[in-house]
Amino acid sequence: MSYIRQKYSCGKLDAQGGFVVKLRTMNPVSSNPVSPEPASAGSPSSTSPTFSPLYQQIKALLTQSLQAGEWKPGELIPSEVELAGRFKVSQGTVRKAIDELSAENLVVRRQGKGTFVSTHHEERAHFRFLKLMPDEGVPVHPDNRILDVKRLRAPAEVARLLDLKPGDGVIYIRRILSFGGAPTILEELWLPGTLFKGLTAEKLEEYKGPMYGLFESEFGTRMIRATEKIRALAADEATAAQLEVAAGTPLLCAERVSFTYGDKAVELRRGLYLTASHHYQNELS
Amino acid sequence: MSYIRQKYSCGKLDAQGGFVVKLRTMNPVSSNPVSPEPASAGSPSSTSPTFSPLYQQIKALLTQSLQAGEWKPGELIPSEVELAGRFKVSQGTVRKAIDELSAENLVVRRQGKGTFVSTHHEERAHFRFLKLMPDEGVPVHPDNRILDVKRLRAPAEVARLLDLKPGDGVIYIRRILSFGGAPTILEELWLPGTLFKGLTAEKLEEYKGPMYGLFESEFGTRMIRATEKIRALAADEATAAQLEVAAGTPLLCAERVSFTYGDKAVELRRGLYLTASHHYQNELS
DNA sequence: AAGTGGTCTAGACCACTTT
DNA sequence: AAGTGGTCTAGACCACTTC
Repeated sequence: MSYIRQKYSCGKLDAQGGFVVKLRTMNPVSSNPVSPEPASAGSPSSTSPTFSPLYQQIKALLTQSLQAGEWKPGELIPSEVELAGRFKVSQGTVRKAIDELSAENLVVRRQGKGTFVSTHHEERAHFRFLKLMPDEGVPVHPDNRILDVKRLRAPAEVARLLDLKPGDGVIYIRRILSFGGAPTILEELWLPGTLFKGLTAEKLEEYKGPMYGLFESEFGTRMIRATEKIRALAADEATAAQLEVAAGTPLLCAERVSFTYGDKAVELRRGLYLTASHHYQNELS
Repeated sequence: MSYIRQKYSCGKLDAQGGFVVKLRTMNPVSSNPVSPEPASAGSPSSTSPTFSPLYQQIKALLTQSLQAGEWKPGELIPSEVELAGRFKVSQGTVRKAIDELSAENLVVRRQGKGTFVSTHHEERAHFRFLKLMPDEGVPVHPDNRILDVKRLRAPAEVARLLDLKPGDGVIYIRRILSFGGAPTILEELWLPGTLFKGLTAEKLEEYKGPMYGLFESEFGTRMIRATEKIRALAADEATAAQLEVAAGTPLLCAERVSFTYGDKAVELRRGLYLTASHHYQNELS
């Protein structure tokens, strides 16, 4: 709970409720004029905790604040100078921490204005998780038709991927996404019931914009990362009818697990994509 | 050809064949005690060239050296201190330039040893462009069987994607990749003939390791980035026979365009993936 | 011991935005 | 004019690798 600053080169500000533990990866001391205690300040549970550079510790603290909702999506976070003062480190160290958060899309820097918490309510964010692009023309937002919203007990496979116990309550959603009137994506979602209590078909239908925006604003759960496994399979009768194609038509099947802060899985999504005039666009770099 | 250093805050080292142009994005001067000429030192062709921060200019110079083969894949590049001296800038500026090159996988830093040019002859690089993963077990290297190597005139579509003229010579390769004896990928490649002169079926067959390693070592062309468009389609008779499945089996179709330094397209690849026990793995972040 | 990249600091100035 | 992030510098020390 209480972080202690342990400088290693000169001993200013050692006591007096600092926020950051300054520790070296190895060699607790050796040429350290300060620090009476070797490496076991604060709360020494194990003698081999994972040390890390100062800026990583700052980054972890900032991430905790983001996770706790201290600064909400879209809001301005304190300036680098203020954070440097708060954590009693140099601005350069805060800067490096924020650089990494920015690289991970957790925050967005705007020169002259400040640093903002990322949000799914931004044009630029909309296509970060929607990789299906039209073969011709510019990307457009799909129309959304909800087919189903149910509460059910998590099947074993769903529970495993969402890190739940089999039988835990989940919310199941099924919907169709259309581009220019052409049904193109049939999607199923499974969400942990405890996090998304109160999610109804009405809310999903009346909400305009990306579903992740709704999750973020109404349920305080922000998706920040996802993994997808993609396969090809043949449309069964029911799917074919929904997508208005012949049974047996080859479809892309994308199974996505989305994560929020702390690498916690909070969504399982299975999309069936019709790739007649669209394709899944990916960058390898 | 001749870079000129133009400091903007204090006038040391202005003349004397420096390597770097220091320019500001706007406002050529205003509070600049030096620089008699406003903003037209060196070779003023257009009055609105693209200015950029110092570290971006350093990065561009380093990239040119990489592209020119001054440091070859796997080799050690000069230390940060030496580069700083060479370019007459601080180590921190060189560091920031190399940071970006490292983030783009053009170089790899190794603490205590130095910075090395990236190469496809590394275990870690092998799976950067091979996204097809087994559903169970650990990734393994596929076996490679060459079906075809031909010289032909670039069809219009191939020429367009490779930025060639229709009818230019290209090398066409067709091969099968197998995992544990099971044919899984049927792949076609088109390569610009001028770059890959002398590429034969024998060389492809006797070479062990990733094809991009061969391209890099034997032909001096290093792939650094690619884009893929993925679709689902049904196997035709010929493909089905090669992959030992029934005609009509749904397959993933990945069309890849690979780029080398300077965003120059140097490979078109079309892979048909059998996704019965493998999947295309992707990270969204 | 020497050399390399990695971290941290302090201070200067620039570019952009808002007051 | 004031405040923010962006760039650049100089110097210190740390961690890792090699000699």
